[in-house]
Amino acid sequence: MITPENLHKELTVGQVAARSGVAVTALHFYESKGLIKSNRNQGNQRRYPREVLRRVALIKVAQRLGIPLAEIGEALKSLPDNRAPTAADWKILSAQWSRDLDERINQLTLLRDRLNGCIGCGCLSMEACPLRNAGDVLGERGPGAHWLEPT
Amino acid sequence: MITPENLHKELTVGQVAARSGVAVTALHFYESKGLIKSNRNQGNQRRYPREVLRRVALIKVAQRLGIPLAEIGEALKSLPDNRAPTAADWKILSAQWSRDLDERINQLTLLRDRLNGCIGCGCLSMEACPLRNAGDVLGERGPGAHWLEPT
DNA sequence: CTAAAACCTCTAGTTAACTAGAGGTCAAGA
DNA sequence: TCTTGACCTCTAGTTAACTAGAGGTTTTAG
Repeated sequence: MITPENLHKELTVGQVAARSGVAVTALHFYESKGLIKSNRNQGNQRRYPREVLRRVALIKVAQRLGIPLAEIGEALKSLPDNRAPTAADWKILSAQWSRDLDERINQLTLLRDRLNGCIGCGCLSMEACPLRNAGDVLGERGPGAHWLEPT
Repeated sequence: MITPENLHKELTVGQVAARSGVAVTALHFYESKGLIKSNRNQGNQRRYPREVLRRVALIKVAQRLGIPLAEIGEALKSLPDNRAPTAADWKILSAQWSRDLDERINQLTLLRDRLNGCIGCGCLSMEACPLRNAGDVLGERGPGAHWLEPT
């Protein structure tokens, strides 16, 4: 329950974990990566301003989009510290990520079309096969990481 | 150069590596995962039938499609041993993979549309935001905390 | 005041798909 | 025959995004 008293209180890790649905250890981890930060109390325990909740929400959404944490961290750096992302911030970030998504969709579509063109050909020849020799790099990364690597 | 003499000769790892563009260590690795197999000569060195080249080609293409090695291994098991994949085999596998690709493209497209719908909203609310609460599963593998649970 | 719950740091393990290197063996050309 | 290069096995390291647990401290409820 939010009352005038606790409205401005800071949150413990456990509370942030419960409210954001992220594990405590994951919050430690995000902190170690610089995605969020905390103040410490007398006994060295983390205390978070409530803005952290929106930050974590942003992180989780970006992850759904398949953005790696490192990039999310970069994006978050563009926001001033000690402030939760606002609607305006979100607009900028989401527009960027939407473009990334478009790009990935295009790559996959291209690849699928090429594959369909190759069904039945069975050549897989090093010199001739468009599937083997396409020059483009497929940077496909989605939730559930893969390690596709350009040879 | 292929002559009647060496047409039937087996290949060494180094030769397979050179011709397939895959590192020797990667071939060892594929073998350890059961994706390819080798005969051994007197001195315990690997000797490959030339069919292995087509198998490796198949593996590389599947990887471009974003299929994990484990699944590629499953697919390869459907081919008889000691035989390179034929055009007919390829047709079956590629049709399957094409469907997988379609599915992934659909998921990404859905997500992008939802994101575009959310640009400017900035809510990211646990209860209301479609981006946060979308019921679909986007390869959410790994026992990660998610936010399905309530506060 | 005390016991339990929550917190702290740090190390190590997980999956995927490999690579790098150590330490030793084998094969081929001069 | 010798030397060089290719090969062998095995262990450990890499990235990403965490989780699990050990061993110890702090906070909180009764």
